[in-house]
Amino acid sequence: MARLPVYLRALHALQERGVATVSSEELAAAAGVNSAKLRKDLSHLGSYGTRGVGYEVEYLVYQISRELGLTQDWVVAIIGVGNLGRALAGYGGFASRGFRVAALLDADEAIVGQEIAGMTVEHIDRLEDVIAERGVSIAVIATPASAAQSVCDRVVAAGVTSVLNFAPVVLSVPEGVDVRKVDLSIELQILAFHEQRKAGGPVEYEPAGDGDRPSDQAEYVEAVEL
Amino acid sequence: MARLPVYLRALHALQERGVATVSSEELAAAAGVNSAKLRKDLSHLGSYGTRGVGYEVEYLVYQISRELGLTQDWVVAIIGVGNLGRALAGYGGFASRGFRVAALLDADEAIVGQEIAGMTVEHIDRLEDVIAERGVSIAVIATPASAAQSVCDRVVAAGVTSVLNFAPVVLSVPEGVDVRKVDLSIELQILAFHEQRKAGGPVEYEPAGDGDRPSDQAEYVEAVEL
DNA sequence: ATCTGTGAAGCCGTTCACAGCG
DNA sequence: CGCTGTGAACGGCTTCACAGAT
Repeated sequence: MARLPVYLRALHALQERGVATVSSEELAAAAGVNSAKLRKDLSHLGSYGTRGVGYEVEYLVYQISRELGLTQDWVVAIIGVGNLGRALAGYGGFASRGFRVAALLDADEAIVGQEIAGMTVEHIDRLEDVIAERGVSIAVIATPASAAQSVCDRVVAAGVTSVLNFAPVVLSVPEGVDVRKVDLSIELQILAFHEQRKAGGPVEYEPAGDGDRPSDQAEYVEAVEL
Repeated sequence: MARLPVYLRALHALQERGVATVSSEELAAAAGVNSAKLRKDLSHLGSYGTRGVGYEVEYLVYQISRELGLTQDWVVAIIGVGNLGRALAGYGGFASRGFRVAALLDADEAIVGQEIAGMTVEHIDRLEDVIAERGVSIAVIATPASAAQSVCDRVVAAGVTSVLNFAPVVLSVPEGVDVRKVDLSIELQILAFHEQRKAGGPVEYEPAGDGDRPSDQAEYVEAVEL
C-alpha cells in the first residue's frame, strides 16, 4: 500500500488544523485520489469509519501509523556522503517519522571524519561493524553508480533487508530483500517525454488526449548519482 | 512509458562495453524486467529489432532518445536552494542527458547571491522573468512544503507545464500540467512497512508470501523537504 | 534454428453503484 | 438522509505462447 503514507500526511495536516472527523471524499481530495479508492484502501486495514459520519482523524492516524510500522523506530545508515548524502543527512523529515540516521559512511578519506548534521562520517570499512553494533535495518545508498552494487552486496550480507537506492543502476539482490529506487534523471526524462508531446511535437502512435488530470501525479521515480 | 529511460541506461552501459547487438532477453535482464514486456514496449516504437538476431544497440539508443525527447535540450530551473537544491544543482546526470540547469532561485536573502555549481543563486522575485528570458520548460521545486504550492502556481502561471516536486505536499495544478513527485520520507515508510512484515510481525490480513522477487524494484517515490 | 513481434489469455488495481448501517 | 463498505463490472498492463521473419 504505497498510498498509506500519503493519507497519513494528509491526516496529520488535518490534525494540526484541529479537524476531528473527515469523510472519505474530503480526505481523498487532500490526498489527491478518488474517494472509492481511499475507502477500499482503508477498508483493508479494518472498519475504522462510521457510516453517515466519516473517519475519526486521530484514530485513523494511529491505525495507519501502526500498519506502516511507524510506532517503532527504524535505524538508518546513509552510505555515500556526496551532495545527495549530505542533503539526506540533514533532512528533517526523518526523525519526525521514526527514522533515526545512525551512521554516515563514505570511502573518500577526505570526507571521512567530517562533521555533518551533527554526525561524524565514518569509513566504509566499518560498514559491517556499524550495521551490527547499531542495529541498522534500512540502508540508504547514495554512492556513485559504480560503487552501488558492491555496497549493496555488503549491506545485504550484513543482514540488512531494506535498501533505498539513489544510484542510477538496477541493483540485484537475493529474494527477501526489498529495494526501492529514486532516480532523478529518469523523472526528468519522463517529464521531457510528456513535454515533447504537448509542444505540438510529432504525434507518434497515439491519437491524442493523453489526459493529465490535476491530481494524477505520477509515482515512478529514479536516482541521483553522488 | 516509464521504463524507456531504464532501457536507455542499460543500453548506454552496453554501448560503453562495445556491445553492438542485444537480444530482448539480455536487455531485459539488464533493465530488470521480463523479456516479453521489453519486446512489447519496444514494438510500440516501431520494429527496430531483427528476428533471429536481436536489437542493434546504437540504433535503439537513438530511437529511444528521440522518443523521449532527449535529442533536444531542456531548460531547467531549480527553485529552493537548501541542501537538496544544492545537491540537485551539482548533479552531473543532467547535462549528459540534455537537461540544462539555467537558474537557481531562492527566497532567502542569505542564500541569494551565493555561487553554487558555477551558478549564482537569484531571488525568487525574478522567477517569472527568468522563466521567460531563458525559456525554462521544467521547474524543479525543492522548497519547504509551505512554499511549494505558491511557487508551483507561479511557475504554472508563467507558462511552465512540467514540474518535478520534491516538497512533501500534493500540488494541485490545472489540466495539462504534468507534476511528478519524489518524496523520500514516503519511500522510507514503504520500506518500514515491508520490513515490519518480514520481522515476524503480526500477520494482519494477508496469508503470507508477498513475494519480493529480486528484480521487482518498486517504483513509487516521494520527497525531501528543503 | 533463433529470436522478434503480437494475438489471446490472465491478472490486478480501479471505478461504479448500491446495499446497509448509523 | 449521509456516508461507509463492498460486490461486480471495467480496463489496462503483464505474461504466455506461437507464428513468422531472417
